[in-house]
Amino acid sequence: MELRTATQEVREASLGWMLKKLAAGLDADMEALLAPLGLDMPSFAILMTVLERHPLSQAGIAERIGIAPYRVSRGLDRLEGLGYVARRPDPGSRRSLVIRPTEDGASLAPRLYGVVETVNARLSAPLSETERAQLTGLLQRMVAARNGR
Amino acid sequence: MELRTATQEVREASLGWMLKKLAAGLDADMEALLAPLGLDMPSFAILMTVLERHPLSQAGIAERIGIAPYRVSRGLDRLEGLGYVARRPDPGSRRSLVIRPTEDGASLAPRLYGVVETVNARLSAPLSETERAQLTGLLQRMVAARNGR
DNA sequence: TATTGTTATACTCTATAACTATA
DNA sequence: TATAGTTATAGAGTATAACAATA
Repeated sequence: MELRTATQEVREASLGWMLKKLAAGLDADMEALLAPLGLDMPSFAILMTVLERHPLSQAGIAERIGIAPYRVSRGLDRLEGLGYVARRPDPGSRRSLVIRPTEDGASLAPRLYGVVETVNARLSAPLSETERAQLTGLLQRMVAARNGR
Repeated sequence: MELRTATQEVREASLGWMLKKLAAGLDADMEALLAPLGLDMPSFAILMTVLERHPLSQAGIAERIGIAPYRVSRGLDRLEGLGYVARRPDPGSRRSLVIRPTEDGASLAPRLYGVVETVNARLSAPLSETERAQLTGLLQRMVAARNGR
C-alpha cells in the first residue's frame, strides 16, 4: 500500500508525465484554433517558417523545421491550395523552387501569432508574470541542453 | 526584418514550442528504455496502473488511463504474452476479468520506476535541486488548472 | 554521380463499430 | 436492453524508397 502510493506520486508528479500532459493539451488547442484557417500542424509550421525566413527552398524548409522533404511537399500543396504561399522557379537553379508567402499569406501573420499567443496565454494562465518568466528560463535551459547533445 | 526576428522569438521561445520539444525528446527516451523490456508506451502505462491499483477490471484501467477499451485489450495481450500480468475471471461477474500483475510483473516494478527516474533525471539535468522543485511546482499548477476546466 | 522535389507504396497507429457473452 | 471485452475494418498519419528532372 505504501509502495503503491509512492509510485503513484513518482509517476503523476514526474516532470515527464506533466510535460506530456501539457503538450497533449496544447496540441488539441492548437488544432482547434488552426482548423478554421484551413491549417494543420505541419502546414502551420511550414507557413510560419516561410513567413519568417523567406525566400527558402523546400529543402531549406525541411532542414530548418526538421521534417522530411516529402512532408514539406504535401504541406506546401495545402498552403498553395489555400493561396498562402507560391512556389516559383529559382533563377539560379532550375531544379530548385523558391517559396514565398503570397499577400494573403503575409496578411495572415497576425492571426498566426495570435494563435501562438492565445495558446501560450491559456497555458500559463495560472502563473504570475514573474513565474512565467521563471518557467520560460528553466525550459530554455532544458531545451538548450537537449539540443547540445 | 524586425518583424521576422520578433516572430522568430515569439515561436521558438514560446512555452508551447519548448514544451512540445521536450515532450518529444522524452517520448524518444522512454521508447528506447522500454524496448528492451518488450514494452511500448501503452503497455507501459497499463502495467504501471495495474501495479499501482490492482485489482482492476479492463474497463477500470481504460477509465483511469483515459484510453479506449480496445487499446487496453491489446496492451494486455502484449503484457500477458510477456508474462507480466494475468487475466483471471471475476468471481462476482462472469463477463468481467480481474487483472493482476504476475510475480514477474511485480518484480519488474523497480526497473519501471527506474525508467521514469532516468528519464526525469536526464530531463532536469541542467537544473539545480531548487530549480527542479520550482519547475515541478509550476507545472503541477498548470496541469491542475487544465484538469479543472 | 549527387541533388531537388514528387509520388507510390507500405507500414503503423488509431478509431469505429460490429460481435460474443454475459447481466 | 445494457455492459465487458474482443476483433474486424477502415482511416489517418508516417516513413521508405523509387522516380523524373537537373546539376
